[in-house]
Amino acid sequence: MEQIPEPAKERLLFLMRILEKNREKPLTSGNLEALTGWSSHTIRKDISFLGGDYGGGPGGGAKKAGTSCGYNPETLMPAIKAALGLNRRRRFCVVGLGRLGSAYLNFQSFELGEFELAAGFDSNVNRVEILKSPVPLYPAYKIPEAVNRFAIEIALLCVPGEAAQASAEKLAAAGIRGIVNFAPVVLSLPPEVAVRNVYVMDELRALAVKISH
Amino acid sequence: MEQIPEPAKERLLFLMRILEKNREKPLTSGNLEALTGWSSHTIRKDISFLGGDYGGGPGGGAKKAGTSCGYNPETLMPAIKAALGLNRRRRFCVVGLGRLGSAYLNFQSFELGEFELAAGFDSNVNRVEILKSPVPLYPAYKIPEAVNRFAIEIALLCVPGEAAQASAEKLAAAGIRGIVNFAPVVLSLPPEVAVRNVYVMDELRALAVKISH
DNA sequence: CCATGTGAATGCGTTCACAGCC
DNA sequence: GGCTGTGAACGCATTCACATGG
Repeated sequence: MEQIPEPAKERLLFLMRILEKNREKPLTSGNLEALTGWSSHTIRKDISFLGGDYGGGPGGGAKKAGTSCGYNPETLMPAIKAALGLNRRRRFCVVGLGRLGSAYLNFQSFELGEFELAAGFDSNVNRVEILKSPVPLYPAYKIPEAVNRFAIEIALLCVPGEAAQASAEKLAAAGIRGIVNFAPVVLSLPPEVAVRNVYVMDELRALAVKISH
Repeated sequence: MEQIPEPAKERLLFLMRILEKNREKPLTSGNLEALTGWSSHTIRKDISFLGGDYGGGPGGGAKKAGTSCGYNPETLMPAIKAALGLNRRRRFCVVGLGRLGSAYLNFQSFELGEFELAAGFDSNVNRVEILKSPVPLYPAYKIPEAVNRFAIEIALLCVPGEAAQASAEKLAAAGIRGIVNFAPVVLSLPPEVAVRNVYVMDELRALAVKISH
């Protein structure tokens, strides 16, 4: 069940994004190849990892009758979620309410019910009081209490680089399970805290690598 | 020469980040294992891909004398850059000056001389006139002219999702070579334009996958 | 014909193990 | 002893090829 290759998981996350924008209309593996750049072989294999159940297609191996051609988003989407363990709704917060943090405070497309923005934090008490926000804001020293009370599992870490490690440790101590790190530093955290880094600098470099053949 | 595996390239980019923060002091592959979570085997192999030249370590295969133990950042850093084709300085711009875009307009850590922020664009002329910025700002219709005049190669695309595809096409037509896409949509562009997507939603999901075992 | 689905084969990236040098 | 460097072995992900069904 859980022997889905790691790269395949990443691709499935990307497919979810396409399926969201494209409900109703069935998508064939050929369509998806055009949209993603991955071969139709890869896509069919990835989908087959989530247990023969497939989306709702036409023929396939030896299954119940489908309606037409291609994958049915309405069927495939929940199948991916289930296989990846994305059933439960999870709460997250934004830490550091500078330009970047306040941008994500007001970010759309979080309104899908899958994740719930529960709070924002900043060490600058002024900011906390002044900023307009759709969710409650707290000074940073209330992180342990609030993370616990609201059962917040994930944090978007948007503080400046100098403060990132300290903030991350505070979050880890408060029992956070995962951090999306936007600060341009490498965090050292206990292994039970999952980290995903978003390094704009690295994205620029990766592009430079690509475009220099 | 250029048969460095794609995953290895990504790891080397990450190593650059560590080396930048840690000039002078040599780093052993063991140190790097602790910092990155990757095995020392993997790290040594990755570095060996950039042509036997190594950083400046102690022994090694059969090379010139080094100074002490571990990799010398001052030597290793340029070696990685050279192998990855990051020699040339490149100019980039920010498109879409909402909260997110203006955050990146004023982002630090771009000051390393490797990339140069050359301009910002927004379809809202008001914004262009009002915003304070370290670089010149232009209305969106000037993208073709400015991209050409300043020889801008890369764009950070920070416009809302609805506008992203149109803006990306405009950039592509203007001759941009690479786009970092922050909008939560999948872009369809000619293959000569490289794209890297930064989907915060996907990062949240990836973390949710990890923390649900 | 078109499509999906999946075992089997290929190929590639990681891991091992050892050689060389401090 | 420590470390790096690298060919060779391994294992896993991708690709192929074909079976199945509309």
